[in-house]
Parts: sequence; structure tokens; C-alpha cells
Amino acid sequence: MSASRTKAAGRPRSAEKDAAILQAALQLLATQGYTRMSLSQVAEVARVSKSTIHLRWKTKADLVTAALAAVRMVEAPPAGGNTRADLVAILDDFAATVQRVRGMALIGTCLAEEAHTPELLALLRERTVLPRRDLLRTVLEQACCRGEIRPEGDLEAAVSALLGPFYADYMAGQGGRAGWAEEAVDLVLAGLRPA
Amino acid sequence: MSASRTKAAGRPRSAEKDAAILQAALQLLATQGYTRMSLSQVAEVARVSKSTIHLRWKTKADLVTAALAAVRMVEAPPAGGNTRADLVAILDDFAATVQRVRGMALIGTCLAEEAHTPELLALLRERTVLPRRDLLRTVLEQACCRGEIRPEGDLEAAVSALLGPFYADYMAGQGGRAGWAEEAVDLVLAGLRPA
Amino acid sequence: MSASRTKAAGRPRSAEKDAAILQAALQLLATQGYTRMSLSQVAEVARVSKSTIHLRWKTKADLVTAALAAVRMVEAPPAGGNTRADLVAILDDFAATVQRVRGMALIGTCLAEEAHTPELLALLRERTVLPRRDLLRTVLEQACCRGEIRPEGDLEAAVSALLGPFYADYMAGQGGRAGWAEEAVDLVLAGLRPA
Amino acid sequence: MSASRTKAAGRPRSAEKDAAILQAALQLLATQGYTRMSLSQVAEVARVSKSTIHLRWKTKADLVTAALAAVRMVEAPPAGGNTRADLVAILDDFAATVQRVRGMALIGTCLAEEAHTPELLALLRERTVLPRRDLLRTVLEQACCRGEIRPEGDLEAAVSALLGPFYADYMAGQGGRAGWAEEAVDLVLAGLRPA
DNA sequence: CATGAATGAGTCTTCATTCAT
DNA sequence: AATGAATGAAGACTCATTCAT
Repeated sequence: MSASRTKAAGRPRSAEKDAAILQAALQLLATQGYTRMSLSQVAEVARVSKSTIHLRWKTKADLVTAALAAVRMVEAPPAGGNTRADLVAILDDFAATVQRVRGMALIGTCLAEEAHTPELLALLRERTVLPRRDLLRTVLEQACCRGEIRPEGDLEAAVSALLGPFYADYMAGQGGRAGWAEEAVDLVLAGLRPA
Repeated sequence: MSASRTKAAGRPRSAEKDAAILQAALQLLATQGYTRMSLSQVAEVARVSKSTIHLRWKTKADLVTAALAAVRMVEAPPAGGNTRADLVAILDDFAATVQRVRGMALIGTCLAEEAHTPELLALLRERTVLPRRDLLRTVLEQACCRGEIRPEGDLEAAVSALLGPFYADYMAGQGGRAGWAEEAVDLVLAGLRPA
Repeated sequence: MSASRTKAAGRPRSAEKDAAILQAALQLLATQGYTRMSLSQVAEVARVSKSTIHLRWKTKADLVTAALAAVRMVEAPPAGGNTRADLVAILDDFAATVQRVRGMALIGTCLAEEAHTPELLALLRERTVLPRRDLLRTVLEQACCRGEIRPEGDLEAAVSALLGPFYADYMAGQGGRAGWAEEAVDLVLAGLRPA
Repeated sequence: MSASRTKAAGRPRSAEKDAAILQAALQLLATQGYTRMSLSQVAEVARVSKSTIHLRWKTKADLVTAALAAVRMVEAPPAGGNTRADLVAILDDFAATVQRVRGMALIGTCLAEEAHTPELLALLRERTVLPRRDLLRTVLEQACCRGEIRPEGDLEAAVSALLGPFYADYMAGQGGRAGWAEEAVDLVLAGLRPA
């Protein structure tokens, strides 16, 4: 009885190909959008045959879903106990990540496909949006405990006020406006300052 | 040059068809997205033949561009001189419009196609985003004049702080959160309250 | 108002292409069978693009159905009033037709597809099998009236006895056995001879 | 030649798998037809991997051929010495067998593939059609010896007259017409009654 | 031996676009 | 002007077969 008791029969599936396919899919999803992205392109970019993709994921939607599910939140910026600095760090990291992975195009695809393939937006939320919001909320809760801000009924509005300007700026064509994070944080902290 | 003659020869193009096509295109753009929307669908919805579309716009991109260009901001909510109420009215109208025309899907399509057809996002900005921001900025400037808020270098950040929560909420899956407009306005006004 | 009141707008559909496609489909159906036959082949044989086929028939099954529906019974051999000669003539014509159009392969395809696409066998029956049986039954009924054969409850069994040997011979590998028609007719007439 | 050694080296091939594969192939051949039947399906039904099939038969055609070759005539109904009863018994058994194994679909497949893979029809003939005809012919010969029917040149026509109505009925959509066997036998015996 | 991975060819179908009427 | 026919390119997906474990 070797250690490989559960070893699967036959040739094992190549982990490199798994990764290459998912990465290619994610990249093409951001650059082409869901509908325009073709499995041929994915196969070509991943240096793999189309059938190899179909062997792993039954349909295009399955593949894209898997690619989005594989997206992992980058590790949270370390919290230092300084409310303002911590919030700014999280927001800056957010902006940097979005830019790095062509995030707005990816978001756009998920929004555009919401009626047709709602899983996409759902996954994006679960994997990237909500975890980031959790980080921000945690910092705010601590600030609350320390009496730095007024205890509000819930902090959702504050979180949206922190992240929102990023989207609004992008829509206005002012994508990477310098100092946006600081301004957003200052506005929220000022608005919530204890009486 | 006969092209400059006041009256074109032959049968004039039907204006009704122009409108029907553009409207159908816009609707399908929102419900299907750019790539998924087909000219056959547009033709069917507009009760027109595919060739009639091509007669007016050379390519699919041209048609979609024209459809977006035809989008007009709905009339602004009347300003009443009460800063808080005016801002809330504008934001509520914004949210209502987005919901009515499946705006987030339309925005998603334009974001998704940004790399391929940047005109789409540019037009959306010009026709809908910037006009709305102008309304908000005007109200803020008046409030500034009346000394209700601190004069900032520019008010862009404030405008983004007003609109942003809408986007952030949508991304978080809290699309129509009640009272979002009031909360955003109050936060901004509190943050900008004169010392 | 011209005579062409109901003239369809636009370019008229080419009747030659209609015919070429249907004929190609029928030929390939007989030589390749339903599943093996591809629309590419049909397009190639008919000297037409694949899309031209899809313009007329939505799916492969639709095309094949139309092709089978277009099969027309060859005109009946003239009845001369001589029962034996008339029956033999019909059977000989039957055998000749089957051979000419690779009928057994066509029949085979319809039988093989019965579970999947029952319309095929149904059409084959309606267009070729049943009309031929009607001819035979009519001749038998006249013979009955003239007292040449015993009046049976119904003549279906007799008709099957006339046609059956053809199929049985084919299955035995004795496809075109000479004199099969005469033998079958003689057997039936002898079996039904009035007491 | 080591190939002629009584015992092959290495693990022997599983006989159960052989049987399971052939049976699955035969079943799917009848239900799906040759072209539609896929090796994946066979593998799945036989609870075996695709490669295990290819290990035994090089191609799909080989497998199907082997499956048909494995078909054995079920044992003949016991002959009791009564010509009419014996013939009817054979025909009834024939009809029952065809129905049990979806025989007409199988026959259809072999007919449809005749141009492409003539071995199929050849095997079907050799294994099922001709043995059955032999049974019938033997009974007829004995009847001949006993003087119950006229001695004909050969009895092939009579055999086809016995089996034929079954096929003809099926083609007419009267598949299992009650009493067909008796009627066919009576007709033939009447037609061949000694003068 | 037996298995699962990997692949290239091929399937039906859809689409944006150009032609003929 | 307006329509419907015609088409080439491309898309997702399936399959028989060969390879590596």
C-alpha cells in the first residue's frame, strides 16, 4: 500500500494546461468580452487544442465561470491601526488591481452579460467586490469602537461612499484621478465625525 | 456638385424608419450587449429589412454609435434653490433613468467594448454622464456662493462622491438601496460644511 | 395595376437552386445516409453556399424532410385490363424505381432514423409506399369484381404478398431475381382463385 | 513465433469486458444507427473506457462488424411434422425476434451503410437472414417429399413469399398485423397445392 | 491490460455584409 | 428607396483516434 492509494488511473491531467487555459480565458475575457472571446482564441493563447478545453469544461460559460472563480483577491494590505491610512491603502490597492487586470472591462462584460449569464456578475461580486468591502467595513468598525466615527445603523453606505468615487471617476473619463482615495476617505471621515 | 442640391433626387428616406431602427438598436444593445445583438434582430424589431439598415449605416459599429449618439439626457429636474433637495432630486432621477433603460447593462456593454470600439463609451459619457455631472456641479457651485459649503479647488471629487455610491451599491448587489441618494448628499454636505 | 399584384419584393429566390439543393440532398441521403450526409456536401454538390441552404430550410432535418416530400411517385404504368399483366407491370416498375434511386439505401436510412426522426419514414410511406399499394389494390379490386379472385375481407394481405418478396429477396442477397414479379403474382392469383 | 504460444504473456484480456462491449455496441447500433452511435456511448454503456475498446478493435467499423458477427440465430422452433404449424411457428418466432431487438432499425442501418460498409449487411445476412430461410426451406422440402406441395424448380421464391409480407407490412406502417403469418403460409400452400 | 488525456477533422448553425430586383 | 437572396467567415461543440501513465 503505497502513499498513492487514491492515485487516479490513466494519464494525469496537466496542471500547466489547466492554469494556462484559465489564465488565457481571463485575459481574453477582459480584452474581448464574453461574446467576442472565442474558444479558438483561448486555445491558441493557451497553446492547447480546443478539445482539451472541452475536456475540462463542457461549455464556454463553464470555462468563463471557472476562470472568474479562480480569481483570488490579492492579499489585503496590512492594517496598521491608523484608520485614514488603512482605508487609503485599501482603496489604492483596489485601484491598482483594477488597472492591472483591466478590471473595468471585465466588470463591463459581467454587467453586459447579466441578463444572459448572471453567474458572471455573481462570481465577480463574491470573489472581488464583497471581500474588498469586508476589509473596508472592518476598518470602519474598529474606528467606530475607538470612537473616531459616529456609530451608524450600518456601515454599508459608508463603504459605498469610499469605493463609489472610483467608478464615478471612471465613467466621467477621469479614471486614475490623483488623490481620489484620500479625498474619498477624508469626506467620509469628516461626514461621520462624532458630534 | 449635385450633392449640394437642396433636394435629393429619388425617393426620400423614411424618417420613421430611421427612428425605429435607432430605437430598436438601443433597446437591443441594452438587453443583448453589442456582440450578441444581431442586425437581424434589429431589423425584426424595427419592422425593416436588414438591407435598409445597411443603406443608412455602413457597419454594425456605425449603427450602434448612431444609436448611442441619439440618446439624449432627459430634462433636468427643476432646481428649487434648496441645495439638499435639488441634489437628491437629480440623483433620484438618475437612478430612475438607469433602471428604466437597463442602464447598467448598457454601461457594461460600453465598458466591455472600450478596447474594441472606444466611441461607445465616449458617446455615453458625452451624452449622459457629463451632462448629469454638470447639473450636480452647478447646484454645488450655487451652494458654494451662498456659503453653504466650503469652496474647494474643484468640485469634481464632490460630484463623484454624490454619484459613486450608486455604482458601488450596484456592484455590491444592493442595486436600489432605499435612501442612498439622501445618504450620499448628507455625507457630502457634512464633509464640505464650512468650518 | 399590373398583373403582378402579389409580386414579392426584393430579389426572387432562384428556383434552380431550390431544385439543385433538393436533388443533391436526396442523392446524398441515399448514398450516405442521414447522419453521414453533411450540409457541406449538399452545398458542394448543389454548387451553392451552405448559407443558401439554411436560408430555405432552418435545419438539416427540415431539408431532408423537404427532399423526401418532393419525391413524387412516377406515373403509374397504364392498366390494360389484364389482371396478371397489370400487376406484373406495377411490380416491375416498382423494382426499377427502387434500383434507379438507390431505394433500398434510402429505405434503410429512414428505418435507421425512425427512432430519431420519424418524419422520414412517415414521408417515405406517404409518398411512395402507400400510393404504390393503392395501385395494386385497385387492380385486385377490379379482378374481384370480375370474379377472377375470391373476395377477401380486405386485400391488404394480398398487396403485402405481392410486394413482400421484393424486400425478402433483397435481404437474402438475391436483389434483382429474374421473374420475381411473375412468380409473386402467380402465387397470389393461385392462392385467391375462386373455389 | 511467440504469438502461437498457448498462453499470452501479461494480464489476459477480460472476457466480461469483451462481451459487455459487444452487447452495448449491438444495442446502440439498433437504437442509434451506425453513424449516430458513438464510441463514448458504447464505452459508457459497457462501463469501460474508450481505449479499452480500441485495444480490442482498431476502428469503429471493426467493432460494429464484430458485434454483428456475434449475433446468433436463436434456436429454431421445434419442428413437429405439421407443415402449416411449423411454418407459422418459424414466422412468428421471426417477428418476435425482430421486435425484441429492434430489428428493423438494425436492418435499416445495415441497408443505409451498404455503400460504405458492406460487411454489415453481409454479416446480417449470414447470421440471421439465411439461417432463417434455411429453416423454412427445409420444412418446405419435407412437405414436398410428402407430396403436400408441388415440386418447384427451387423453393427460393416460396421462402421469399413467406417472409416478404412481414417487410411489406412494416413499410406500409402495419407492423405487427395480426394473423400475417397464417395468411402468408396459407397463401403459399394454396398456391403450391398439387394439381 | 486498462485508463484518462490530448488532438485534428468535421458537424450544424449564425452573422455581417454584398448583390440583384 | 427598399427588399430579399446569396455568401464567406467564424462559432461552439462532437467524435474517432492516438499518447502517456
